[in-house]
Amino acid sequence: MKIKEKTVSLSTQAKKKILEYIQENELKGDDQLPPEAVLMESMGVSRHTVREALALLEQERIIYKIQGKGTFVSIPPVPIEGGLEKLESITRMIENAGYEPGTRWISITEENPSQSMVEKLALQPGETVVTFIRLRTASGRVAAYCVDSVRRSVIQGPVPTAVMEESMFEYLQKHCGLHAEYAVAEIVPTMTDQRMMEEAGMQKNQLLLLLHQVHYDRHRVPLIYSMDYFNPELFKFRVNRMK
Amino acid sequence: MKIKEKTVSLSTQAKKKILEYIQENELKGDDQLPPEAVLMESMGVSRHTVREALALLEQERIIYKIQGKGTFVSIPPVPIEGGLEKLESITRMIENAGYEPGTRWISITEENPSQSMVEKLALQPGETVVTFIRLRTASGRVAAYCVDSVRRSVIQGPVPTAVMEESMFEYLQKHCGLHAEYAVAEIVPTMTDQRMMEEAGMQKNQLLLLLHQVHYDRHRVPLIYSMDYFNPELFKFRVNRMK
DNA sequence: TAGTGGTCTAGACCACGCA
DNA sequence: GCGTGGTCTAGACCACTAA
Repeated sequence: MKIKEKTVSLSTQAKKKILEYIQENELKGDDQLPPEAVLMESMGVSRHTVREALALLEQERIIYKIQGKGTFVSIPPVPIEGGLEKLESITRMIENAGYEPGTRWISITEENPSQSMVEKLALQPGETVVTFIRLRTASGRVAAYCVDSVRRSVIQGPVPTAVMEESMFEYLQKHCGLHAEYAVAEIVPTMTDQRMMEEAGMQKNQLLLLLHQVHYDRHRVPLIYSMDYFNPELFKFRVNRMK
Repeated sequence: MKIKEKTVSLSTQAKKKILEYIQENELKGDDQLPPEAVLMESMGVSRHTVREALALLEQERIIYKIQGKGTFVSIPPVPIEGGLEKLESITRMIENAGYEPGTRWISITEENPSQSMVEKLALQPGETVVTFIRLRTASGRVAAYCVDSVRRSVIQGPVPTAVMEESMFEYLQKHCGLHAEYAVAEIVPTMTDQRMMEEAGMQKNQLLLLLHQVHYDRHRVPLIYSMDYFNPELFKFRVNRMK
């Protein structure tokens, strides 16, 4: 029996060698790497391959290049983390903020979709959605009012009356085999509305940050349509912005 | 007198042509593009150049490729692009939203920094900052109230009484040699305050989205401390969130 | 097996930063 | 003017998909 050889591309090997070079020579931030011509020769590959390796490292922000000057090592291995651009469940967001996540269920209902849902979830005519409404808490305080909708057909059997999982992602993964891979979020400043006050007992005229999102799986199929209203007193929403 | 020719790379031109091809043939999601060999011939460039053009389009998530099958158009033709995670000047944001950018200067002053500025900009004791306050407009409508501060020492000579450039980035680049490479933004829902109403004539009790940012150069040196209050009626703030 | 994208080579010229 | 990275060509072989 033959074990499948995992062929690693030359450029990936070259990348590894360059990383080793940085380690061995203890290069720090802004230290210069050898020019491409030297790397070509020392690794015995073409310039194209060297440039591919460098491109990979540049993407990972381990190095940067300046035309006419050279290639340099970036300052420490990327300190930035945990901005909004990283997709995480609200449960994780609450935990990361240092609180104990909790959930108060408001309702689970089958509904006719809004026009926006039909478009964003690419629903067929007549298709309905199941909407989950929850109040998420952080160590007992109101953290977010969450309205999540999925197409009816992803849920086998009758509409559930209760869901155990804290995280919507977890529930959909375990029971429906759905994996959210990325999301497009629109950020809207807003205030508590009538419904939130009545159903969730939230304060009147409180500023909220609405994350209006559609979640997709790896094949770009839209899975979840969600409107999460966050309490800005508890959350700091950060975004790391790159050129 | 000679006007500077702006040379556009072949791959960028090829990218443009491929986009036009998609438009003209009304390609929708998952429709297949011609193979690379055909694109090479029809555009009269090498395969490398075609592949560079396709790589650009793939980065922007306009197309995707499957080895052995072909190149395809992504499902929403241009969904992701220009999210908040991409650092752009407000001028560019206004242009991208389809408006004509404008500026009304409110003030340029030298001030003592707030505690937050001292921390974020790593100021020395006694160091002052120069604060630029502007009202940015989009085709005449109020788009954003912008408060930008930089350390006094980056500005040579006296504090300017006026600045020509639309973009703060441009000004700092041209006159101070500073290049903002990335920023960390905190997003806060807020409302118009007294100062904005008095100085800029903004409406009372209007919801605003505050982008509280620190901009850094490539060496992670903090350059600009800014508080930009955006009119959410004009801007859609999107963030693309990845796992 | 044919057709597609993925990787790689060898060589050329251009654009930029700096002394 | 030299050394650096940026762009481009021509050609080759490999890996994967589907008929």
